[in-house]
Amino acid sequence: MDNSMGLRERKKAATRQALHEATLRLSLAHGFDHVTVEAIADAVGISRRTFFNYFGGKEDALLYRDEQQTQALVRNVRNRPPEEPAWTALRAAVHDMRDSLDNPDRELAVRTRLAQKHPSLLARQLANHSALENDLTLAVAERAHPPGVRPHVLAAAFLTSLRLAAQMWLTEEPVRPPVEVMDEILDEMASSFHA
Amino acid sequence: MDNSMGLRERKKAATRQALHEATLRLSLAHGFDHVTVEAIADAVGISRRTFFNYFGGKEDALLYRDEQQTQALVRNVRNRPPEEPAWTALRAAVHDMRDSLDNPDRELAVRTRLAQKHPSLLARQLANHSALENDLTLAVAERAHPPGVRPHVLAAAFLTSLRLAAQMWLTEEPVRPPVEVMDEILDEMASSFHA
DNA sequence: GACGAAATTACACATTGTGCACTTTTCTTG
DNA sequence: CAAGAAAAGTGCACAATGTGTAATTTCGTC
Repeated sequence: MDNSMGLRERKKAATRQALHEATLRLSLAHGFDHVTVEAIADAVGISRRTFFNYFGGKEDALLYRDEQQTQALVRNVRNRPPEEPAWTALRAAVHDMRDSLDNPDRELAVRTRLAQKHPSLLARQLANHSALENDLTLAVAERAHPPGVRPHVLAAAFLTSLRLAAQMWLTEEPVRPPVEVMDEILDEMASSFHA
Repeated sequence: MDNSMGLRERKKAATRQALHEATLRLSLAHGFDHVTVEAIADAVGISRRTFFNYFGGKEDALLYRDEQQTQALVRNVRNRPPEEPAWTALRAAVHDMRDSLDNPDRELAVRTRLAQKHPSLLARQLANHSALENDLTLAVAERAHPPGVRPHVLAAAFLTSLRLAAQMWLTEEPVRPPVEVMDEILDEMASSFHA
């Protein structure tokens, strides 16, 4: 039952996940800024120093899933049929994530809310998105042959739309499926500039 | 000769400006991460503690002018004639900044380059932009009567375009006027979604 | 089971950011 | 102008962050 990777890597992955969840749980209980790295490390049973071997700080630990999901998004884009136009592929990649997105959308809400309240979290989240924008730009550029600024613009506009959709989604009442809000924002993004 | 505000406020403004310039200068000389808050405070002749009364950290001090310029941009948008469509007003607001933008564009280059290299700077810069996006959204919403997501999308897409333009501008050879690059990106943003 | 690599840990250290009490400077008012 | 109020600057203490380094433990492999 040697599943896909060595025992070592699986333990590391488990620890990372545990750290992420502990960070989330403690932040909900006591507020993000009152949670120390030491407290998180204690909750998982590792040393403070080791925590920093896994994450660059509390923020990264909290946004771990965010990071995972955005990386999955890039993979999905790369897996779209090459003949698809870029913008279509991007939108389709979102729908390809729907199954994995519906379940933990409580987490999405919690994360987004925390990021709104705590500037350091917002900052780190946006920095992560920026790193991802580069990957996404590459994925788009590979698909659309003509070089230039187009891939940059598409990737940036797309990620901006997703960020905006998440933000709108959690202020809405009643709640809609996240994908639905994203579609609305993406439609708006493609048509808002000529009024 | 009591110029526009009390002596107190003018001294504060001068100190803030001096801190900003010292931060920029020291960062260019020794690299951003090797500059301590203490060194900046010493260079200006104030105590470390007082530095934190002016800025929340090195990052804020370095990005001070960025903050100023983006706030000026929002003011410019508010000053555009109300009958102008939102997207037109946004683009015009950029051109209204041209005079104040041409001169210190060396600083713009330096800041942008530093932000690319140092994640903590990028993070804080994006967080600032996010705060500004809210103001910009309001300014747009005041102008365009129909409520909804449109103002959010316009403001976000616009700021994203500016960020992208700055990024493209400093990688280009030969260098063009910044406003020209911004126009190109903004054109692209308004037309890239239907190919 | 033993060896070598990788992970964990303890320790030390420079730095950050903030609360608090105290001093100095500046503004205002009589 | 003098005196007191208000605001800005300072020194000190303290909790917390990150990081280098060297020991120590754990794990994969032979």
